[in-house]
Amino acid sequence: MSQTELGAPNDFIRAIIAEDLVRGKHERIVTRFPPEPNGYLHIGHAKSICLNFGISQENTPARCHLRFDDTNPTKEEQEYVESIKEDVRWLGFDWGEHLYFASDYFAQLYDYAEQLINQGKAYVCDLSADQIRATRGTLTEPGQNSPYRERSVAENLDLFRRMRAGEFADGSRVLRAKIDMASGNLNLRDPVLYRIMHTSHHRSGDQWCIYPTYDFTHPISDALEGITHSLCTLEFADHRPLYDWFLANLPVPAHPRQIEFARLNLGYTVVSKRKLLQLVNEGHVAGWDDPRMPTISGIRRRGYPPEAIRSFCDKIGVAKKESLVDVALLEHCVREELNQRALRVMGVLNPLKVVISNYPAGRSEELTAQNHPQQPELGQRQIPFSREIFIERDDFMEEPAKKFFRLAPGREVRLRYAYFIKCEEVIKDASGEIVELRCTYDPQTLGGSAPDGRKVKGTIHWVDAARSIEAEVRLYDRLFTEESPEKRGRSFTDCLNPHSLQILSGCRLEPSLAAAAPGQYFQFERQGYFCLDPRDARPDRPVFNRSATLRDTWKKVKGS
RNA sequence: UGGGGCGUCGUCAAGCGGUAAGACACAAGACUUUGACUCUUGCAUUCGCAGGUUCGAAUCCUGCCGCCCCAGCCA
Repeated sequence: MSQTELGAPNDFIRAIIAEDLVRGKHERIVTRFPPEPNGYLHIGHAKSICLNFGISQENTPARCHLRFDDTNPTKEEQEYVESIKEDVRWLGFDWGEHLYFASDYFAQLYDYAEQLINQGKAYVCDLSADQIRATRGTLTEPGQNSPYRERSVAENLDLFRRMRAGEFADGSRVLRAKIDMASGNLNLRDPVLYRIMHTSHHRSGDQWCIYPTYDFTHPISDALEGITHSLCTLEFADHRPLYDWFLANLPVPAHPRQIEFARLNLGYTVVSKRKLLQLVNEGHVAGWDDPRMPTISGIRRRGYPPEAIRSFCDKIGVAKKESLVDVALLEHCVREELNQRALRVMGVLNPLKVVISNYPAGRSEELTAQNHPQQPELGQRQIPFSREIFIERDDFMEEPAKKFFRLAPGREVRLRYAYFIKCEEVIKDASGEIVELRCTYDPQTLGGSAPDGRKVKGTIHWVDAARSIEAEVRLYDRLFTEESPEKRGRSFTDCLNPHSLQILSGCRLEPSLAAAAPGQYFQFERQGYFCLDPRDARPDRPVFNRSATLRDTWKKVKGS
C-alpha cells in the first residue's frame, strides 16, 4: 500500500510537507534525487529514490527532478549517467522533462561566486591544501584566518577571473567563503567554493578549469530548480547551516528546506560505493550487476521485481535513527511479490533417476498442470510423463528421518500432477552411491488422488527424463557471513561468505522452460523463485538464477 | 573537554500529556496435490537511566549514560 492510500503522512518528512501544504507555504512540492554519476545505484539509493519520487506522486501536482551532481570531473563519467537513468526508470519512476545536470549551472554558479566576492563574502586563498588543513583547527580548537582573507574585492575578482582563465596551476588557489574560522561547525570555517582542475568534464568538456564544490553547488542548484524540500542523508546535517548561508546571502529565486534522514543499512551486505567498487575490482563478485550485489543492476539480474523494492522501501520507513534493516524483510517483500506473479513450473536441481517399472516402456502421456493454483486465469500447461523420470535427490531418504514424509523404500508419495509412486528398489553403484530408484505407479491415481481414498503424506516435483531440458542453475546466498560487515572497516572482505554462489549444472527442467524469456518470473515448485540470467543464458544453454528460496519449515525441523 | 544527530519488542517503526499501532522475525495451531501460499493465536505492565512537574508522562522539565557523524581543494 502506498503512502497515499494510507492517507496520513507516516514519516516525519511527509509530516513536514503536509504541514507546509496546509499552511500554503508552497503551491506545489518539488523534490529531487541528486546522484553523483560516479558509480552504480544501490539499494540505499532506492530508499532515497522512493522517498523523493514517492512524495511527488503523493502530492500531485508535484514533481521530482533527476539531477546529476556532476561537479567533480575527475570522478564522473557518462556511462554512469546512463546506468542511473536506467535504474531509476526500472524502479518505476519518471522524471518527465525534469532531467538536470549541476554542470549546466556552471555559468550561473560562477556569477553567484562573483557576487559573493563583491559582497566581501568570498576570497581567493593561495594556501595549499595542506596549509588549509593545517589552519582549519581541530574539533576543539578554532582555526586561523588565512593570510589572504582580507584581500580587496578588486584583487579577489581579478584573481578569481584569472583562475577561471586558466592562469594558475591545479591546487595553487581556491575561492573560499568568508564565514567564521572559529565556528564549532567545521563546515563554516571558510569552506572552499571553487578549486582549479584542468580536467575536462564529461559534459562541459574543456569549457572550465575551475569547478564548484558540492557545498556551493547544491543549495544553488536546488534554488534554481525551485526545489521545496531537499532531502538528504544525516551526514549532511552539519552542512545545513552552510546550505542556508549561501541561500541567505545570494539573490536566489527560492530557499529550499534541507531535511536529513538516516541512510539505509542492510544486514549481511555493504552499501558504500567504495566497498562495492572494491568487491568488483578484487574479483569477489563478477561485476556491478552480479546477482549477489546490492546494486540496482544486481538486484534486477537476481530477479527481484521493482515492486518488491518499492514495497520494501515503504516498509522500512524514514526516520533519523541509524538502523540496520533485517535482510529477511527484503526477502519477504520479494517473496510476497513473486508469489503473486511467478508462474509455477517444475525443475529438478539435483536429479535422481526413477524408473517406473510397471509403466509401459515406450509409452508417454501429457499431463495437465496449473500455472498458478491460486490464479486459475493464468492457465494450464501440458507436461510429459513416461517410464523414466527425475526427482530431487533430497526427496529420497534410504533411511528416512522422523517426520520425513517424502520417498523412502516401501513408501508411497504423489508426483505432483501425476501419479502415486512407491519405491520398490534402490540401485547403487560400486561405491555405494544411490544412482537410481525402481518404483511402481498406481494407474488409478492419475491426477493425484486415489479412488480408494488412501492418502499420501508427501507430494514431490519431478521431470520427465527424456523430455526435460538441461540447464545451469545458480544459487545465491548472502555475500557476507556477518550481519554488519561495514563495522569491520576496510577488512570487510574477511567475512565474505565462501558459499555465496553455488553453480549447479545438469539440472533438469520441464520442457516448457525452453521458452522462458528474460524478465519472466518463475517458481520452481518447492524450490524457490527463479529467472533466466539475462546475461549468460543462451537459447541452447539456459542459465537460471535463484532469486529467493521458498520458506522452508522442513529445513528447520531437520535442523540444517 | 567543539559542533550536529539519535536512543520505543530480536529487527524496522507508529506514538506529539490520557494510560504502548503495524510490519518482519519467532512460536503454536488450522488448511494444503508446493513441508509454499493462506488463515488463527501468542509475542514490550513498558518506552537508555535517574529524578522532577502532573489526577495522569514514551510523550513536558532537569541531570546523567550510550551510540553515530564532522577536521576532502569528495559528494
